[in-house]
Amino acid sequence: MDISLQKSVLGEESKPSESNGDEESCVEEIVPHRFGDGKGAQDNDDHKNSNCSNQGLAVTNMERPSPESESRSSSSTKKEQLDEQLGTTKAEMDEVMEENQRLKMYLDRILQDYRTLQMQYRDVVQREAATKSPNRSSRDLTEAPADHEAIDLSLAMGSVDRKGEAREKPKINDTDEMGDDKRGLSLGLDCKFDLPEKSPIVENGAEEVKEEAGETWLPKGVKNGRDGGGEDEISQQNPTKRARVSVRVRCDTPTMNDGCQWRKYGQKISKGNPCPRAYYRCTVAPSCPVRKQVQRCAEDMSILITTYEGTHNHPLPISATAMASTTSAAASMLMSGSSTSGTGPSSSSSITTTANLHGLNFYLSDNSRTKPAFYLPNPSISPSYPTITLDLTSSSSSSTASSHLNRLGSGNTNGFVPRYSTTNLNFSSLESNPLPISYSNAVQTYGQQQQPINRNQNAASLSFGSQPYEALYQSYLQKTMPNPNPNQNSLGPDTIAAATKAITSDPSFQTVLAAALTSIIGSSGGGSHNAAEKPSGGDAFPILSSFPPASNSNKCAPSVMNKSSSSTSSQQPGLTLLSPPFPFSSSNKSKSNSPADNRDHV
DNA sequence: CGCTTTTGACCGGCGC
DNA sequence: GCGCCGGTCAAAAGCG
Repeated sequence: MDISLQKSVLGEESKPSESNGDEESCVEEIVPHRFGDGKGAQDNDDHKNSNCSNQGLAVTNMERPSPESESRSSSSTKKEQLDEQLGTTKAEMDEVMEENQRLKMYLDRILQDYRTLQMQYRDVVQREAATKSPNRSSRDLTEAPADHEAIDLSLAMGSVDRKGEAREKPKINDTDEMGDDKRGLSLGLDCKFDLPEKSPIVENGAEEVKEEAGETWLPKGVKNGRDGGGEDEISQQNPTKRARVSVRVRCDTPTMNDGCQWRKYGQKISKGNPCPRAYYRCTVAPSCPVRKQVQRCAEDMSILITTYEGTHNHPLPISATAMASTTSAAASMLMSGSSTSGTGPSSSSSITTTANLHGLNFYLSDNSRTKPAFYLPNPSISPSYPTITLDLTSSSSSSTASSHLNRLGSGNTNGFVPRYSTTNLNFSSLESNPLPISYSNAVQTYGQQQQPINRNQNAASLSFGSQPYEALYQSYLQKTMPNPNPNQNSLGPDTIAAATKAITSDPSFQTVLAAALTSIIGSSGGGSHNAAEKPSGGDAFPILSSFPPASNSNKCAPSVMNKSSSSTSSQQPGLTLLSPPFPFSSSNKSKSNSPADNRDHV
């Protein structure tokens, strides 16, 4: 989201303005694609916007008849034909130029909106920073966009240096320290946003940051059992509560390529699912605490369920940042949502939110208060953790999701009652509103009205779809004042308006939204490296199927992960967003294609 | 040879 | 207390 960095990424040659830089880059990409005949290389050499004239010259030269061979009788006729062809070609070129201009205009508009949003956002951040007291309460942290910005702009920037630093400090919710020290970290699943009322979950979220800033991550059992003494602080804090983010992807390949390097350390047949569950740990950094579990959905083997847990304590590969940010935001939202629910599955309300962003269905269903309506796409995965689900399956597979919901609505078939809330974020593309395949489509989708899709029969429905996300952002601006937001705890179970307010005022939701936006936008921007890694499941990500296949074609890569929203991206300017068909070569040389992933057997 | 995967064993939590 | 289950460990095997 950091435009200055994007600029640096874009600006191989100095542009008069950022805007121009972005535009040039994009237009440059557009034209070769449009002509699509290999002229791109030539066009790219030195004529950014002179492709049409190049084309014209080429045609003219090609069609020019040889002086010796032409007969006088036919020369006039041929000349006429040539003129005609020339005229036609010129007309075509005019059209192309027109279209390019139109695209440029669209881009301008997007850019303008983007900058406006960014400026407003920074205003809020600065205002918040100014009003931040030295002893910030957890409440403040909850609403502090600065922290969110840290997430958005500093995707998983390394915290390795802080290793061991936090471990010696008191572990109980030291939010001040987090606010100061952890900024810029944590694009994983930790939730450093504190909550209005410090719930155990939140405290654990804070604790998790400390844990991971500390030496090495220890599993709950190991931590409590084997590590023995000196860990009183941890044991006091309900250490088993750890946010998880589950991602459902329609994918025929063993694993989903999320850009990270994973090493398999175990595999188990779990109850209720004939497919074994594979356990992976992140190997980007030796001490990285992040784990993931991969398992096929029992009901639909084509659906791959990947559950992430923990926070990366190292810089992520570019291709992994989008996923990290998305999961992080989702986890934070989950944590936040859990806090507002108070005591979990005892009350009786639920909230379902849908928003259609760039054609993606952003589905938030906070069922934490609805006893039977937990969305547990993979029920065999332990419900001991608060879990959030990002459903990236397409609408074509929505029957699966629906079946889950229906099943959930009809009762828990597995006989367990989750102890923590489970939240579903559905990024599915809608049939009626597919992912933007072309730039123009994306523009058309931009700010488009959507239809709320409420797939949860038990849930009240809220739609953010009818608002452009500027409106959401405005609501966020309105509420990000220093004064506490009383709605978070006064959310009436029946009052949609109250729920709307609560959700729109939930900074974590905003974070999720931001992450989703950046991810979606970015993915549209042509992370072709990941997009192309998904040979199948194109129905789930129609946008991806328009990409040419790449070498590593045995991985699934959901669209939200295609492109990093990280400002550290050195290759994917944020404003290539909404330009899906643009060819985009990736220089990601990380071992995201590592044998570890390639040989995954779930 | 080094790294990764496999797989049985082990451990802790939880329910009965 | 016992057994089930999820999660992890670690030795052995596999692979490049």
